[in-house]
Amino acid sequence: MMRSPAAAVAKRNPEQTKERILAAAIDVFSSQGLSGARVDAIAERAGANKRMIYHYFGNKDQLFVHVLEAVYGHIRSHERELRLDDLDPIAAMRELVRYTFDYFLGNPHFIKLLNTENLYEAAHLKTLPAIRDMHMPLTAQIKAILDRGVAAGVFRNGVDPVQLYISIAGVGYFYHSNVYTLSTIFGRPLGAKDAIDERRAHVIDFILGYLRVDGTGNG
Amino acid sequence: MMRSPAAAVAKRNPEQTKERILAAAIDVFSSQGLSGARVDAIAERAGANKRMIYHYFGNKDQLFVHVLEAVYGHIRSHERELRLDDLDPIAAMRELVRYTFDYFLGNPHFIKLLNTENLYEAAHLKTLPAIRDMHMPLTAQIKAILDRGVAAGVFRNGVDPVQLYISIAGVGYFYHSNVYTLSTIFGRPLGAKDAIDERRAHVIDFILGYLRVDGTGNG
DNA sequence: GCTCTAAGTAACTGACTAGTTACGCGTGAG
DNA sequence: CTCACGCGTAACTAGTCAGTTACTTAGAGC
Repeated sequence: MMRSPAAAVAKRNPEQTKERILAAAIDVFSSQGLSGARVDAIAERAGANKRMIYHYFGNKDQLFVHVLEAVYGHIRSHERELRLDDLDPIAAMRELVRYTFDYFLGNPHFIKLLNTENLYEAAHLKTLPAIRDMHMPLTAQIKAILDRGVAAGVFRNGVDPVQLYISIAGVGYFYHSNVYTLSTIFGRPLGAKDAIDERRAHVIDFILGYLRVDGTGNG
Repeated sequence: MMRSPAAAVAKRNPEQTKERILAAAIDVFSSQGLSGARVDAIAERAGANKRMIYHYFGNKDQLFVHVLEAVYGHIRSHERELRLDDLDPIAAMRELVRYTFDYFLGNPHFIKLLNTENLYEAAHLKTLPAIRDMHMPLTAQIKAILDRGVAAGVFRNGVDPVQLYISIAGVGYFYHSNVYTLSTIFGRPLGAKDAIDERRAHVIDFILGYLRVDGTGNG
């Protein structure tokens, strides 16, 4: 029997099919949650057959695990490319805070996937043994900036890098994560460009204002 | 036909049935999300018949709207009972930050429900016209503390109450919301009492350290 | 050019799910 | 007392879902 024209166009390409499924899964899981996501919807968006999802990823939950691994890998690898060692401590910290804020802004799916995973109490993430190693450079990176700042006499002493990172991420994450409910309860369009620019400035001011020994956010 | 003994025990009580359904809905929606929640599960947990959910609340989504209204009402009404006017500005701010942190700690369902609602971009919350009025006292409360602090010369000038609230909430919310993924990626039990106490102190130090003109969190 | 393995497809299935139907019964107003 | 209305129940339905089966086809290795 003749192959249909449509089938003739789509050549075999296992790697690309896997990639397309993963990208579609990021889209659908982040917009619908884990329970709300439909495997059929992921297959359709990927332009792949549903059977291929089970072939490459096992089941819906394992596909979600692969999604988490991919998105964590993305943010952490971009973070490592910042080359903060080339900047003075204050500029380095400002850049880290800005990057973190803008990463959340530019990658809303990351926030939604993390919120979904926390709904399930990190059950999927816990099955990824490499995830912890992936985050050790981040802690080291922050510790290095803090140490340099303390040595230069510009940062306060005794700040825990992990606590600080949670605060840096928190002031940005919460804004982006809850922009819909916050805009509604306060009656302000917090998703508008002006509001986001204002928030970015506030967040940088906030972190630097806390860290600097003279208490200002100016550098 | 004779009524069963079990049915005889359960007397009619519309108010209590509504309450039980709402409480069960908070439990199930917060642990399973909106898509993951099963109407049958809510009915069973409420000890009510599924038909009663449709009788009192219309459908699953409208039930979720009632849940949001109930939980927002709870946090905001408790906030108003803090009587922060009786405290000096620094003590008042410290108490507001502590309350906010401990409210999230003691009400994990609140965080999970808000995350779920943000997944749906506040579609349900937007149908509650009273929600904005419910939050005006909060903004006013924070503004009053800030104004008193500036007048007393202990707080920096020009801080936007809404931006500040988002930061106060953010540094606590993110910690509690993402405690599962953060504990996993950093390999620390952030849900343990010691870690929570440390975080609470850090958060208070952080907000006060930013606000105070001398840059310390000490009062 | 043949064969074997893996990529890919379509139709299917059993379990589940939101919402409905039809009816029984408790209670308070008159 | 009584009866209408609203509380409450069980069984049902139409549709949906994750995962499977049975199959075809592409292409690498010989």
